[in-house]
Amino acid sequence: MINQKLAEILGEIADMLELEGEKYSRFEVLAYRKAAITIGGLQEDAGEIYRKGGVGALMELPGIGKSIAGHIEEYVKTGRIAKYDRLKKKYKLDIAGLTKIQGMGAKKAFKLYEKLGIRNVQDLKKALAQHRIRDLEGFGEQSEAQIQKGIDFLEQSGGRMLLGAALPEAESIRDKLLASGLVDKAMICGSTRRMRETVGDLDILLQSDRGEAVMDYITRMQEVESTIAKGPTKTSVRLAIGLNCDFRLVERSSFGAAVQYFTGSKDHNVRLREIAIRKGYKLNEYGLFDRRGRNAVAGKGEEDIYAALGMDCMEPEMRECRGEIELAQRHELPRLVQLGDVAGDLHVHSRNSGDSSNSLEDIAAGMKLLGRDYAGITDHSKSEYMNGGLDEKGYARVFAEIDRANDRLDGFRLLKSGEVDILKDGTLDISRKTFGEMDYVLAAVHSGLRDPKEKMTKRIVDALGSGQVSVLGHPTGRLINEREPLQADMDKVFEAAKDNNVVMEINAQPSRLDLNDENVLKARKYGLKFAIDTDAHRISHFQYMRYGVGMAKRGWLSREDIINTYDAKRVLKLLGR
DNA sequence: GCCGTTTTCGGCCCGACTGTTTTCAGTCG
Repeated sequence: MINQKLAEILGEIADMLELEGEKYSRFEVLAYRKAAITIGGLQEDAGEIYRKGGVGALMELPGIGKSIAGHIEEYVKTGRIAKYDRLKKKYKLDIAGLTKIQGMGAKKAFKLYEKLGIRNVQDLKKALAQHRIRDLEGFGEQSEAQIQKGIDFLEQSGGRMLLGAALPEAESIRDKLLASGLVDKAMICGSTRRMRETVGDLDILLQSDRGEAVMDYITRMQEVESTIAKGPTKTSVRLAIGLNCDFRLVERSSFGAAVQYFTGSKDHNVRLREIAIRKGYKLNEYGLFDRRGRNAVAGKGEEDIYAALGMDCMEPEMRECRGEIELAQRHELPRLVQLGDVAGDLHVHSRNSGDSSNSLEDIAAGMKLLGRDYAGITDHSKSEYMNGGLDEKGYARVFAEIDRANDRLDGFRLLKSGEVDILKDGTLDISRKTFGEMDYVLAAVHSGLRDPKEKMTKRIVDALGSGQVSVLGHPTGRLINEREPLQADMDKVFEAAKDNNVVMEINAQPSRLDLNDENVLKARKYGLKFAIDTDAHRISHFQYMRYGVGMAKRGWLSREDIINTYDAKRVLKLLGR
């Protein structure tokens, strides 16, 4: 996949063109940035698109014209782009690295380069230590401190936090604001509302008649570590948990427009504004206006905005500019699965393996509280000896316990299963006998995660072809911000799953979220079914279901695509038992 | 550099806040 690298290069070209000043129009810079976003967000490899359809196919992509398509062709053929090399020779600085620092754009970076010879973050850190920046024209003591903060932030957090950490924090802040009596409305927007797997910062919209008091209240909140900016309509703070949070105060009449605007994504909004212009409107965070900037056409609710632009309103999780606008224009939006549709959970650990301490009774009680009707008990198989994996006897003991528990339980059913290792040779880590005793098998790779792509692909495809696997657990094995996904040809995996009626898991653990949205979109094209599982090791983990549902929605899945929205009887029938 | 249901030329998304400036450029989302 060359997309990320290409996107980075195109972005860097944009940065360097910006330094060329008068010689290049700012719109050329914009064009390169747009192209970078398009390439970076592509599902298919840009090199593959070129090989299949040539420059013409590349030019079909939004924001890619003759010139940039030519650059891509050049890159695929030679691994270089002459224009990039030429610029890079002229501007010998790591502009991509420097502009990752908050508050540092291309121009500031270049100024530091020109005046102080700063080429990269290392140089910048040295210059900061020697206080050489504060004396530059256009900089001062405060900018020096701000740059230092930006570097610190980048180094400690990598910039983005897990949704599973960010969303609860956002909800707690929102609820405090509502409870303060100072605000009429408080709404979490941004990538948090879109349920992205990681969050760069929080966006919270507020409606209030007491703006000044609200902003004061915010900057004094316990969660707030420091204030970055404070104005009558916008306040930015640094939270103690290591995230920035933007608060916006919005008029009643434009609340809907603001919610739409700040939910994004950015690409989605750019598309919407273009459509608005074509229809003779102007769209901003205050509403939809006619050409002269008068007469709000819509703005109270975000549905009004979409309706006025001739389309249906899609759920936030879809707003990533991946074709949802076109679907909405044709009134063909799918009805996405909802948390309330979930009837059971097919991946739950009991105290019989792993670091779980939950008894079957506790699991059943916890699930019932959330309105679920069944849970698949999936304790580890024996090769997970570190996690107390079960052998033939162990599973027999657990299944007998499940039978006894089911006799006692009313209106809830425990299913017999196991999280069975896919061994290095592609076979499963259970005996024929144990397999016969299970209601279904959830199989997963836990070892040899670094197997080369070909070997890993064959290993998984062989396992799926064994006829024993019902669900493929956390298919890519990734841990967000910690561990790369295993190398496997996902197209081949999805094909094998289709051929063998294997269900794909969407593991809802916040650090996994595996499959991710892109893979879900891909798997969906193969017509596969999915199971959203919490992989719970604690009763509290049952709450993770919402993150899995978020990922499913980001992958455009509807209720019928998710088998654990079915009742237990139908699930078991579908899983082949 | 890209793009076309006003256009193959002449537009291109837009507003808030900061810091350092005394009227605004730079950055961000």
